[in-house]
Amino acid sequence: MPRESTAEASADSAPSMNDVARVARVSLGTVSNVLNKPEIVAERTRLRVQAAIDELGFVRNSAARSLAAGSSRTIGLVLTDVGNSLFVDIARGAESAATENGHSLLLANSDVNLQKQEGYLDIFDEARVAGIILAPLDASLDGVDRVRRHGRHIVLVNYAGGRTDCCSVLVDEEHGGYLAARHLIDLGRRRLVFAGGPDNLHAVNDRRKGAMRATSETRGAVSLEVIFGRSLNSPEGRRISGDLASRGRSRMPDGIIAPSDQLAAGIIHELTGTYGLRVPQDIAVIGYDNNQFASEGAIPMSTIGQPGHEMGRVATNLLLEEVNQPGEHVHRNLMLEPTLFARTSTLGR
Amino acid sequence: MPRESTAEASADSAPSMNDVARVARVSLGTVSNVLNKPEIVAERTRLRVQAAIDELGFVRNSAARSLAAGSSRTIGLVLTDVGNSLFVDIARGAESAATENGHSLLLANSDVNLQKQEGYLDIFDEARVAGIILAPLDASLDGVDRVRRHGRHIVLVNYAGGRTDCCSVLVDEEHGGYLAARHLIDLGRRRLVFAGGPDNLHAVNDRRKGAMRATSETRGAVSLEVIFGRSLNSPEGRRISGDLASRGRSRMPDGIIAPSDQLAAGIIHELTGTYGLRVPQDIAVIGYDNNQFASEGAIPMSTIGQPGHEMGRVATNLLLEEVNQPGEHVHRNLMLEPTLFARTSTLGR
DNA sequence: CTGAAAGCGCTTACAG
DNA sequence: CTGAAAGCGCTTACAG
Repeated sequence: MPRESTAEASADSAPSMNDVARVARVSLGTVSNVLNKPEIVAERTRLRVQAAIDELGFVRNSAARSLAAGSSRTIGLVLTDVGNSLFVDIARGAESAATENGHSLLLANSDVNLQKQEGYLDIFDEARVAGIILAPLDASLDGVDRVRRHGRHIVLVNYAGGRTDCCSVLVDEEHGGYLAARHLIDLGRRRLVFAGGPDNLHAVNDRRKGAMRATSETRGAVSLEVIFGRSLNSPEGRRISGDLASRGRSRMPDGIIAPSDQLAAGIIHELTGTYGLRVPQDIAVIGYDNNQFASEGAIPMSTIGQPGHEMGRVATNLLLEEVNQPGEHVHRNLMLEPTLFARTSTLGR
Repeated sequence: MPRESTAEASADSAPSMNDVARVARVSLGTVSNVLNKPEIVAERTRLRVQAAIDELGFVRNSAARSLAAGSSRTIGLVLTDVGNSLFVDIARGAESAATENGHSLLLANSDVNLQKQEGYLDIFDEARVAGIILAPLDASLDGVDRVRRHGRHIVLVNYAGGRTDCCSVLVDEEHGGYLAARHLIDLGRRRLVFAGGPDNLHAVNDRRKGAMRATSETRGAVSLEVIFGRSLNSPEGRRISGDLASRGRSRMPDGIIAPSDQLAAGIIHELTGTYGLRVPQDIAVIGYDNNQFASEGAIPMSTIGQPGHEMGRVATNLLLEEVNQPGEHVHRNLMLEPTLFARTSTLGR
């Protein structure tokens, strides 16, 4: 019974570069060169090695590669909330930029939980990823310092807590609030409400400030009432509608700025459904975020959209720039502009 | 000028376990034991090592760990579409189960692109992750065989192309379609339409079959017309509404089953907005997926919800079972049940 | 319970 | 252009 040991013998575990080298009758280093610097290898040897790779079904062990090379080709993106389309857009943008530059993007969802955010930062740090993009909670940025101390490059997106000591890509929230209020004012609305929003979220605060600026530009022609709230979701919007409706028509606003689409949806829903008011004839409502559902309801919603895809692309490019030129790199803090999407909930038909 | 070399000297790169061992005055192996089997180390040494770890800000290099140990503590989840809340729910469920078992979950978004799906499978394969969960496209499953040949464990979720040679967690789509039609029939609707959906998606086909079964149970009392379409999005829904409305009232259905919430939203939007019909008084509409926006529109939408969170949890548990007991593992194919969410778009107020 | 040593599968100078 | 060798930072028997 012949028991010739073939190269394919170790079939139960993945074949290694050593197996490939043996089959192709070259040295280990040459196999590595075929993989990493093919232009340096002679045509004939390259083809022989490639054939062996295909024959064995070899896949490179990226853990070993990272260890030997000192870093990986993976970018880690830690997101606040994969359920939110802004972050999904950011992820898509980051992925396309990463792919174009020969990197791959892995996602982690912190799910609006600081502990998870820190945990995933550590995981990417431990994995010695090429770099990290963080869409952080509106909270502690301790993790940023921690991973940077280990030499990890990181760029912040959507929120940076005022930091300028690392790259960041933000959106001008104040301008978004301004656009929303300005839009209602331009449509002739005179009694505005900025509805809801906890006062501990920087984005909401900035949007409110923008709305106030637009209002004060009218020199008293337009009033802006601010109603604080606990959250940005739809039930909160219903509650606010109830409060407003109970006032009686004369004291009701004719325009509402909501700092989230969900909030706006709850407001519209309750205003039209329960209280029989017409949107926008009686009250115009504008949301924020340009979520998928904003354009698909029975009353397509006006809203402020953020350039998520571009945020992701820009953040990735900044990161790769920093990774590739650690010496001459200067941190940059970019600010992108939001856009008004005017639809039925303010324009009418 | 004294140049005593301290342990902290190598500050520019991350400290290694060797550095920790030196500072704690123990051997490398002991540091490893403190990290991996703390119960085996004497209290005093453990504390000394822990102190050194804290002092140096040491983080384990998971690439080296994976290489030496032969596998990582990471589970890779490849998703069809992070923009779809079903997959987001699956990710959340998988994450909680993974965390409970001392693993971490990394996501990759294939974005309904087979090439990306295959690419990410390879990346997780190359990284020698503990296991992979794949929510595959309704297409080739070649990648599954490829990564399994390398010894990688993989479980399929949401779609399995009929495979029973690996673990899978599916939802009974046929039953979902049945529930939707049954609901409309129970409400007294007699002329149903199954609206839209390409006929090359297994899920849509199964839902249609379920709706047909519910209809035939009425022995002719209820009719079901099937309208095929190209996609499942909102514009397609508007188009379908236009077609239906152009028929004249007598030939219009009194109930519509849409195989996606987006499609249903488009239908409702156009029916009520453009054609002045009432939902559900004139036509009841039920969607599918229980997306976030389904409950938040002006007309909260009835729909069929899938247990995404549980799908993710179950898939993760199956995977870890397979990873931990490779010998006695028997592949299981689980089928979970969808649920009816009855709201205004069928019930009325 | 602790330490010395081999080895995981690659990359990277360095000689040839 | 190719090959032999060191080394990346861990884990894991194994002896003590």
